[in-house]
Amino acid sequence: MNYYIEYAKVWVSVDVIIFGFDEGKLKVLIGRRQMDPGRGAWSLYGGFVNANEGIDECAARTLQELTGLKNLYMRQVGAFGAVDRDPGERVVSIAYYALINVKDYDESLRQEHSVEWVDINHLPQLYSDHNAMVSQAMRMMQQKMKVEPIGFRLLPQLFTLTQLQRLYEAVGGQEIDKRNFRKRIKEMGFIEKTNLIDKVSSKRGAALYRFNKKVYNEDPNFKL
Amino acid sequence: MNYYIEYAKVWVSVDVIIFGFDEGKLKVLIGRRQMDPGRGAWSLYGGFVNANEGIDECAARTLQELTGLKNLYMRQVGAFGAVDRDPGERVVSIAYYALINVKDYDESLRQEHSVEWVDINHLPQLYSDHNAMVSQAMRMMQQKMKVEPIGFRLLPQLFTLTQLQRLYEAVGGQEIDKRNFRKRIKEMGFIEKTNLIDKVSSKRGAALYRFNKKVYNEDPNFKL
DNA sequence: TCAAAAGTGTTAGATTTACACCCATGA
DNA sequence: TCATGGGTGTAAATCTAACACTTTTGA
Repeated sequence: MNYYIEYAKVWVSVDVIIFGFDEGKLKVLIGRRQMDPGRGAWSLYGGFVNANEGIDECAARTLQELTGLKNLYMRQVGAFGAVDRDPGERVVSIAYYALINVKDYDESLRQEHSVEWVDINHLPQLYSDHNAMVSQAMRMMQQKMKVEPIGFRLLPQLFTLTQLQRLYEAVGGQEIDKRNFRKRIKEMGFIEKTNLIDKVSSKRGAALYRFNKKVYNEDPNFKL
Repeated sequence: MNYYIEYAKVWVSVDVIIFGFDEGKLKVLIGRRQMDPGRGAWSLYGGFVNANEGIDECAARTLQELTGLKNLYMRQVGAFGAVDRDPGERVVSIAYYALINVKDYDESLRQEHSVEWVDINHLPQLYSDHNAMVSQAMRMMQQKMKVEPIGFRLLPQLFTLTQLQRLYEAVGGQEIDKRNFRKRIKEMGFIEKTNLIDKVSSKRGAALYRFNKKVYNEDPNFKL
């Protein structure tokens, strides 16, 4: 061992951008930083990489610590490593984004960590380079969503087509024609109509749909 | 200071995937690893991040060390951090890809570092997770090339349309119709015909073109 | 003279976009 | 009864993909 002894070591941390969809808006989970330096500043949730865990595991652990949820959709955004990015020490941080259904997030757990859902279009200034992380995560997620059906991770298992449309509008940042949207959904066989009706969002009631992963895997022809 | 003293530090390195285009093929610069562990294995070129440099600077430095060239097109691929990815020690590595014009690379410098251009479709097994880095870099570069005119970084300043087409074919992995290709090129105002003729690649001679960055910046309507 | 690469338009088909009205229901 | 969101099809415009022959010139 001692192969690389002549080189410097640095701290490596993970920061997670957790996306949620609520009230027709795309939101991010942020909180007040609980440690020095920067205590009290708005910040992403994060943690340091342990010597005995991979960075993906670290991100999954961090995510679970915060949300109590496992097997979330999670992707790496990239490494952020400007020398002076952290005001305290030299830290290279690796950003990940994750998608959760807001309703799956236990309220008491949320309060315990004192994090909040904030509209991505109205984020305050965040600690260190966290705003840049969010922007980059957002771009990556937008791209991904055009080419893979990951949007369902932000919705309950059952959802109406209007909910789904609002989600895609919020992520894409532009309105979508209702008829064209529904036409495309029909072409994709894996968004299945159930015979359940949602009576919450409208008087008339709207059909509830679900994402059928199995059908998708057999014929992954996604296109929005 | 001493804010994060309770957490573990790790080594952070950078590995560069250097793309070149030669003989109608997309190639990557690889060499035999010169240090333990893994001495002698095929490997990407890389280096450790110093305490006083950012990761992007480290990548640029590493790139310049190897090629003698500055201001290359370079993008981060992502962080690779499985616990056991390096057989010697815990090292988190950040991969970058770069594009160079093979002709700009000084031959003696190449030999000095004993690196070679190898067809991306015929790469040997590389050290650690370097094959995965190359695959991911390739995918990213392919995506980028659809949406930004970065291909020129792989060609000499003056090039023929056939060269350009071959490049896009090599990167995209499929043949392109010659007439459709040239039609699209004409629509993009920033690929300018010069009145120079290349007599090397054909008897008849082919017009040489150049990329006009200024025109592109004024009207970045790229689409291939 | 012939092999090899350069250069050039048109058309059918596929995809995308725009657009407006009726329906069911709870308040 | 009326305001609210649910649900449905068509036509024009745009974009994409397929396709073949003439030119030039060095060997």
